[in-house]
Order: sequence, then C-alpha cells, then structure tokens
Amino acid sequence: MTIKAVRGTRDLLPPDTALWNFVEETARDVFRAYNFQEIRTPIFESTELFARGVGEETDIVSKEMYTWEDRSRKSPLSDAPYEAAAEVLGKGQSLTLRPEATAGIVRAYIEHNLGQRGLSKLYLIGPMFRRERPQKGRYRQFYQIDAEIIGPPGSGSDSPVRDAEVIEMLATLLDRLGIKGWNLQLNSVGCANDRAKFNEALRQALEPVVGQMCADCQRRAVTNPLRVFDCKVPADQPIIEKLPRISHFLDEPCREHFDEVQNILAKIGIQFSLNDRLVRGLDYYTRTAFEFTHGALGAQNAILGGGRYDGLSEALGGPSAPGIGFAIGEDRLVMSLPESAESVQKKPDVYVAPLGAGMNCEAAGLARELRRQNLVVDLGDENFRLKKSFEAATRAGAKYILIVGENEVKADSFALKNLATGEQISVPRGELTQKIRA
RNA sequence: GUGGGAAUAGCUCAACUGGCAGAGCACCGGACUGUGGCUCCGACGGUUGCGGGUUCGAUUCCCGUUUCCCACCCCA
Repeated sequence: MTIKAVRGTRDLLPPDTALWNFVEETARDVFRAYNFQEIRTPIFESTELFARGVGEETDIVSKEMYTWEDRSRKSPLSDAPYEAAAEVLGKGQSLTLRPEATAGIVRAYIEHNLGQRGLSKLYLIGPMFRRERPQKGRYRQFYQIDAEIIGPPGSGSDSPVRDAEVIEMLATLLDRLGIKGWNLQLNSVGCANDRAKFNEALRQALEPVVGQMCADCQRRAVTNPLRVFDCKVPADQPIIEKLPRISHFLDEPCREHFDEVQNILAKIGIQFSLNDRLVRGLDYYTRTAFEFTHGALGAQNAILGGGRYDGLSEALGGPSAPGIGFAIGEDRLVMSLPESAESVQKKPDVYVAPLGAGMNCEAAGLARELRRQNLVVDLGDENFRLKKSFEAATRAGAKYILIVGENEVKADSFALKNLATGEQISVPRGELTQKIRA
C-alpha cells in the first residue's frame, strides 16, 4: 500500500497552482492599495488562545480542532521517541493547529503592543485546520486569506468607516478576480448587551413553539438559539418569521453605527442586501457581520465571511482594541474563478534547443544570458533529436524555439522560430533578447 | 458525528447471468541522423482501493474497512 495524502488534505499541482498564485498576487495588490501589510503568525498556538478567543461553545473549538499535548520541557525523556515520551506527558502544554486566523493575529497584536503604532491594517494568507467531514469546498487543511483592521479606540478602529472600507475592498478584490454574481449580505449582531437581551427574548419566544419545530431547531433552541435562524426546513419558516429579530434589539449607538455603514456603502455604490437572519459561528463577533456568497459552490456557498469583534482583545487579556476583519475561503474562491488555470499560467518565451555533441554548454550559456534579461527560458538537451525538441517546446507552450547547433555557433547567429506562425529567422547573439521580446 | 453514491492502467471509462482484465487519450520509442502540431507502427502500463467470505472459478455476489464525491451538520 502506497502512502496517500490523509483524509481532507490534498496536493495542489500545476497548472492549478498558477490559479492560486494569481489569486494571492491579486489579493496582495489590492490590499496594498488600502495600505494593509502582511503578518505571519505560527500555524500552531496554545489551545487556550482558541478556547478563549473563538469560544468554548462553538463547534470549531468543541469538536473540530487538532489538539495535542506537547512534550513536557522538563521530561527526562524529552529526546526519547514520542511513544516513550507520551508516558510522561502529563505536564506538557496543550497545543492546537490554528482553525482560523483572527485569534492568532490579535494575540500577536497584544504581545507586541501594536496598539502603540496606532491603527494596524494586517493581512495573512495561509492554511487553517479543522477536523470536519470533507465535502465540496470543505477540507481539513484549507487556506484562508484573512485581513484585519485593529487598533486602540482613539485610532478610529471602531468607526463605521472601517467596516465600509473592508467591505468595499472585498468587492474590489472579487471584481478584480473577475468573479461574477457574488452576493453581499449584511447584518448587525449588536454589542454584548444587545445580544443578551435578544437571546433572552428569543428564548422566551421559542419556548411555546419549539415543540412544533424540527429536531435540529429543538436542539439549537437549547445550545445556541441564534442558530435557529439558519434553519432551512420549510415547515419551520412561518414560526421563524414571527420570532424577534436582532435589529429590534440594537441600542442607539449600535443602530447608528450600522446605519452609517449602510449609508457609506450605498453612497460608494456597493450593492448589498440586509439579512437579519445572518449569524456568524464565532462567539467574538459584535455589530457588523457580513458574508459574500456565490452560486457555483454547492452547499458551501459562503465564499468569505467577516465582521466586527470589538471585545476580542479584552477577552484575551489585552487592551481595548476594536477591530473588524474577514476570512476568505481561498479554496472556494479558486473554485468560483472564471479563469482557467491555463490562461493565467506564465508560458516560456523561448525554448533553447541544443543540437548535437558539445552544444549543451553553448545552450546553457545562451539560456543564462536570456534569463538574466528576465525572459522565461526552458532548456532542452543536446541528445534530443530536433523533432523531440520541437515537441517539448510545443508542449511547454513556448512562443519561440531557439536552435543551438554547430552552424549557429560558428556564425554566432541562431535560428529562432516562432512556433505559432512558423516564421524562422537567423538572429545574431546580440539581438536575441530584443527579437524574442518583440 | 449521520445519510446516499462511488472506487478497474497516469486520465476518461468498458468488461453480458460469476468464466483469459480491455479501449480511447496520455506517456516512451520508431517510420523521419538539422525543423513541431498530422499520419502510421510498436512498446510500456494492473495485487480491479484494502481485508475477509461464498464458489471449481469473484472486477462481478456477501460482510468489514479505507478513501473520494454529494448532502445533513457547521463554516471559509
């Protein structure tokens, strides 16, 4: 039995990787225009970070994390094989593969006192890990493109301008990637006080009717009443329609904040729809919550999600640092791209084909010169028959083939053939770069 | 964690009621010693996901298991 990639993980191969690079380069380019800068945090963190940051009650923390006990630093067996070390692991630290990016970024923000620099605009691209059942658009190792605006209150980090800025940036990114037919849904889940009041009202409203609802809703009514709004069972919809809505429980500052976000978005021409049933799965969200969906993704139709988390820093023992951010599911983003992998792939400008004994050296020298001119150059082998070189050049998608044989070397002028048109000319060494680039 | 479908050559798929495991494409070589895409010929390619059972005989039927796909759940 050969060893295979483990369940829920996968290899990304060429030419698909060209698509991923296209997405990441475009994202970096767009983020730069909004003055975001990159942050890289560790792929594993103390388990406690996610327990406190994401929330003990969330599905992510309660059943989806890859968590293990590290070896104890003091263990006399610390350099023993892990089977033996496991015997003394009682004192080891509990570690977890990151299931999302925000907690780690806020941890770094606190740890390095980034609040002293004013407003931080940070982005992170990398793998996340959740132990869920794999499905279309859902993997156990998946990639997120994440960005956050966070800072002390005086830096304006809590301003609705920031919410609108982040959302508008996402619309720009999706447009730049050529993604058509995305849909933006917006909601405000209020502050902690609003949520407490709303939860209580919801619980009361559910009590007399929950018996008539589906089994899932009966469970949710106890564990997490907000999630009742996610229910898709038709028979439950009339009941859900009559339940209280978070929008009626927002206090005055939260309402004004949300109004201003909508106001800005409308003024700058970003289409959105309000959805007061939109709830997010992580405990730390406050006020603005949003989601971009796309039709071509099957059941996992959320291409990205985000929101505001004004109390997260404090929950992690840090200073007050309101923030807003989002996470794009890169796997899903790539799935909804209209581009083909072929179309974004960088093809060789020229295929250098040495022909006959001793020509490898000549060809290698020429290839080096051309590559130093920033041309994309592929290189053959003097043992190839010319036919084989042509086939290799064609397969590589090269624009030109450059033949390096004895005749050419003697004349210091090389046969350059355009593989698409069939036109062939003899080009002196000094003019090669210019001719190939033309 | 639950439910449905699937797994045969690198890829896409055949193989009747249980009877020698095949094709197309791709790959490699040749026809063709310095000019590609076309054509023709040849070669390579398999523990039929894995393990067990029934049978004279299993890709085929049965059980288990793993993985993938789809959906639930949840989320990006």
